[in-house]
Amino acid sequence: MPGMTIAALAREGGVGVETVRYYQRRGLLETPERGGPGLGGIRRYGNDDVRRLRFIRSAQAAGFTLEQIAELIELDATDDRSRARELARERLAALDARIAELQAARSALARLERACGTGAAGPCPIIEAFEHP
Amino acid sequence: MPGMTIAALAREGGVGVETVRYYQRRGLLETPERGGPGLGGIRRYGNDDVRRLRFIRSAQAAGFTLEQIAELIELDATDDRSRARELARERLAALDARIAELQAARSALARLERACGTGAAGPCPIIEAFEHP
DNA sequence: ATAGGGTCCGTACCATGGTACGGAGTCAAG
DNA sequence: CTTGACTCCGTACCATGGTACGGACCCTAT
Repeated sequence: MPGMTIAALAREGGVGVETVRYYQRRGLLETPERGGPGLGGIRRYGNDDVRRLRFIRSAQAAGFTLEQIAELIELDATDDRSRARELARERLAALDARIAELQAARSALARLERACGTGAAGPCPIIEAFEHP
Repeated sequence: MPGMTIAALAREGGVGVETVRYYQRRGLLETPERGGPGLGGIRRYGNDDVRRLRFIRSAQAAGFTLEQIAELIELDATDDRSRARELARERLAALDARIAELQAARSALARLERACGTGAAGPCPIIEAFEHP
């Protein structure tokens, strides 16, 4: 299906057209040649572009910055295994730390919700709820 | 110990002096009166300021924006239980979603690390590792 | 062949959460 | 009573990740 417009690509990736263009500017997505008669037609996108766009979103969800994602995409092409592992391990450690942090925050929030949940009009001390993690 | 300087407060909170000032500007921390002779002395901070600063950092770790944190601090003073619960519940749901997302990302990364970990010089397909979560 | 909707591109603007700068004032120690 | 470190304050700047705008061009359907 090498014939999607940029709008279709964006839709597939769950982002806006402007975001796709932004990723192109950042070197995260390729900018295909224009097609069509007279030259000066419209750029067309295919499945690889969709895969790449989705990858960007996943990697972003994993906490990689766009700059790091650009590097990952490079690596994907060049097969530098050790660098890839290194990045993966770093992120894995950061991710574990972050997950732990979010879980601590989760329990503080749960405590808060419980404290402010009893019908009475007591204090419901928001700041305190975060105090003894 | 109502006599910390802004630098001491910042140190206690694990942030920089400029960050403390920024929080003051945003209304997250109070700006105490100047003390000292002649008026025009130095502002002094106490334990409540430290607690508040630490709360800001914790709430931030929980994913609240500074604007929301400002609201939480208001609420802490006014005892609006239902609004507090509402915010807590919203954030709790967002947090659970985010934790799940990070855990999915974690498993993709672990997969990637494994794939690129075997000594051989095969493909080590970074993009693919995120493909089937 | 003309209208509409989409594309292309450069450039500008935005929100968030800070960080830096520079000049004037303050304070404690020597 | 001066030196050096710190404070105060306004204003400017920064990085990240977009989002918006506007004029020109293209493409399809009527």
